[in-house]
Amino acid sequence: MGAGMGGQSPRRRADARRNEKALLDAAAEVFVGAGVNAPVRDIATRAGVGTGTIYRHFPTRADLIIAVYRHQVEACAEAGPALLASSDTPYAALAHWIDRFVDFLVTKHGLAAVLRSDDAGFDALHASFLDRLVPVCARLLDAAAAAGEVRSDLEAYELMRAVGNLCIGAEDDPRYDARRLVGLLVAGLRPSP
Amino acid sequence: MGAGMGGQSPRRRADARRNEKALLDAAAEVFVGAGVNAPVRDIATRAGVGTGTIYRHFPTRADLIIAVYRHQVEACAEAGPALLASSDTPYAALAHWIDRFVDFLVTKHGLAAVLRSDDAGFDALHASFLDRLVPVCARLLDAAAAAGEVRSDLEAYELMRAVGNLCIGAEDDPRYDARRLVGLLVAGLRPSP
Amino acid sequence: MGAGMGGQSPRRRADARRNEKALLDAAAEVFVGAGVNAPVRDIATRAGVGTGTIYRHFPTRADLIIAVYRHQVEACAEAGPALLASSDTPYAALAHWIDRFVDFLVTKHGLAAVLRSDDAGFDALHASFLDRLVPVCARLLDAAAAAGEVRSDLEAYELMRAVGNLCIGAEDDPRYDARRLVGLLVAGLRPSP
Amino acid sequence: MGAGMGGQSPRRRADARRNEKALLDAAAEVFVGAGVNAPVRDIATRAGVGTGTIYRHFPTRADLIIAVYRHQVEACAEAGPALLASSDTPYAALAHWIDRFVDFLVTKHGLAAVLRSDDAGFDALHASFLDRLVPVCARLLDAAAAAGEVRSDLEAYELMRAVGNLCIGAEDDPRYDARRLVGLLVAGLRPSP
DNA sequence: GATGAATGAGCCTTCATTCAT
DNA sequence: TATGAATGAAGGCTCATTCAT
Repeated sequence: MGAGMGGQSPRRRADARRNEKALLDAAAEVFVGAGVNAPVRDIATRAGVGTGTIYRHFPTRADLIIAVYRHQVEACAEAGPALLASSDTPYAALAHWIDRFVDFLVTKHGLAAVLRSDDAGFDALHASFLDRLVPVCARLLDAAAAAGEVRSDLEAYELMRAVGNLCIGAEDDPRYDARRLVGLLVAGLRPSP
Repeated sequence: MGAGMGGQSPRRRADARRNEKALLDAAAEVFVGAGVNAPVRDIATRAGVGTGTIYRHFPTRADLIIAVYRHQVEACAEAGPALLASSDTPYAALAHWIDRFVDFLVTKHGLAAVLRSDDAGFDALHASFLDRLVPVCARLLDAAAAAGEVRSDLEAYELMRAVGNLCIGAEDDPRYDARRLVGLLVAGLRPSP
Repeated sequence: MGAGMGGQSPRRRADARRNEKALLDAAAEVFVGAGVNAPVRDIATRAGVGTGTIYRHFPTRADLIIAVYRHQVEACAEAGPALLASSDTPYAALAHWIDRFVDFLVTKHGLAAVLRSDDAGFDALHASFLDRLVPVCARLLDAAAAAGEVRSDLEAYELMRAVGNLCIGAEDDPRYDARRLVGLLVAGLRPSP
Repeated sequence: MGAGMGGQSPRRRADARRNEKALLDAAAEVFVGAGVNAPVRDIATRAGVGTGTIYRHFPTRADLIIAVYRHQVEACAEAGPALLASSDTPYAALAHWIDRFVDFLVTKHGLAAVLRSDDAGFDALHASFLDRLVPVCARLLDAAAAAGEVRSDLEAYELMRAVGNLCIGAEDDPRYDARRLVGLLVAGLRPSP
């Protein structure tokens, strides 16, 4: 006991980190099946931990959702500059990047919906996602606008919201192809002739 | 006869109808603020009636939602052929009609969301809304496609879903203009050059 | 209107009586199917009247139940002396009479149960039934006891309660024959050898 | 290991078990006063717990009822063979055992009634009670019949139902002595001379 | 008198969140 | 720290009973 106060920290950390990982995996799975508002207990059960443990690691549901998707958001953000560098035109980069964003959202049952919830508890979530991605999108949009490939009167924030919205409910309606509709929207960005 | 009031069998209806009206108004208001899944009690309270009264008039939530929006759905449906007749081109008619649909949805917090719920209890709702509007939209879309004004590979159902989705959350985000984004989507329907 | 205050009374009476008859018939039918605690509205619906009409005629449920079975209780009561006069022995009269009582109860879904409810609202019901039948039973029991055919230490009230209890639930359990069990009980009344 | 507490995995159970006991006691008391269909809240209140706690321990009402009476049912079942071994005659054993069963039922307001409910939700309850006791009774009955002490044409199930019925309402009617009436019924089992 | 609309208490059940162990 | 038991607010729904028409 007394021996621990100093050197145990890394050990605990290892323990806790493993637990946190299990939680994130479990949450991700449950989210896919039952949406990001799935009962806390379901997540705890699947992770094999108590509900209290979830609250310890993620005080609010927003914290959990943020954590679950952090890596993917990060990867998406990082893809922006890369695509800009490797694509033929800024517009192509924008289109590809949007497509990637759609990939991300479409498999996250309920994520798109909660992303646009006005529930106060989700402010942190909105911030986390949009703050990270909007600037990336803005840079792509600006580049395309600068190249005259798209109209220049649209904010990145608005575009991302729109893409997010178009992805809502896409996973459980075979007659609705979110990717395709987002494609139409992006096509609509072209300057009118 | 005995009462001497003649053939006024739908008498009590005066009362009930007034009450039903109050209920529909209250529900519409509550729906705007808290979505179409707002607690029955809240609606009852705002209408100044007991909860039982809601169940008497609208046995299921779907019944209530349908009733709340029936008139607007009907008006929207009827506007389709009219616009087709009065517009310069089928595309203009389509664009106008979509705009009208947006008008309808934008103030209905949560309506778009429930419209795409897969909950079995909402079947009647889907039928009532989509069955009525999709054919109207299809006719406009077909006309525009026949005139070569839009691509011909999109179903009306999918388009309406997309428009519906783009309207989600529009009312409480000043940085997001659903009408405008729908405009971009409709612009994207143009055949590629 | 003015013309009515006097001579209409008999007319109303005819009307009301017809209505009351419809109510009693409807209640009897519903009671058979759903027990004597069936929803008031079900009875009103089957009778083709409003719920208010039931309350006008029968302020409490006990009043309704009493009225529904009044004739049969009366007939049962009157059968007592008749059986005593026509049977070979007082015991035979008692056995027959009890059997008749069982006939009455067994087809009244839930009646036996409510007869022994301790709900304060059923006091009038208990009084109505037991006050009328217990003396009849007592006379038969006394006669049999006087003839030395049964033990003399049992009250009629207690016997009737027992018979009533044995009839509870008889109608919906094919493995339980209330009549037969009552027969065993009555056999048990015989003085021990 | 890490916590150094050794193999105390069933630790929290101390707490929960105490609580469960309180629940069972409370339920038993409430059942006596208001029947086994008493509101969940009443039971929770008397136990001094939240309603959720009841649902945690006993997901269905049948589970709760079964648990409340499990020990007594078991004890009653085990008394059968013992009485058969220790009594002078099988009939005496049967009579004693029935008496014991009456002891059990007489204070359980509503139990007898629910035991004979045909509600699907009570299947587990029926199984738990009747499946356990009917065979015990059958053995006693058979032994007595084999000894020529009682008639042999009655099923144990029917007898137990009858005894159960005779016990209904016994606790709150000073003029009705269930034990005595059951005695008469059992006396009626004797073969007719 | 009759009607049935309205009321609202009352019950069940779920689940986020806290907290003793 | 981790656990999961306990809590209790919420919300859905039913029905006895009242009362305006």
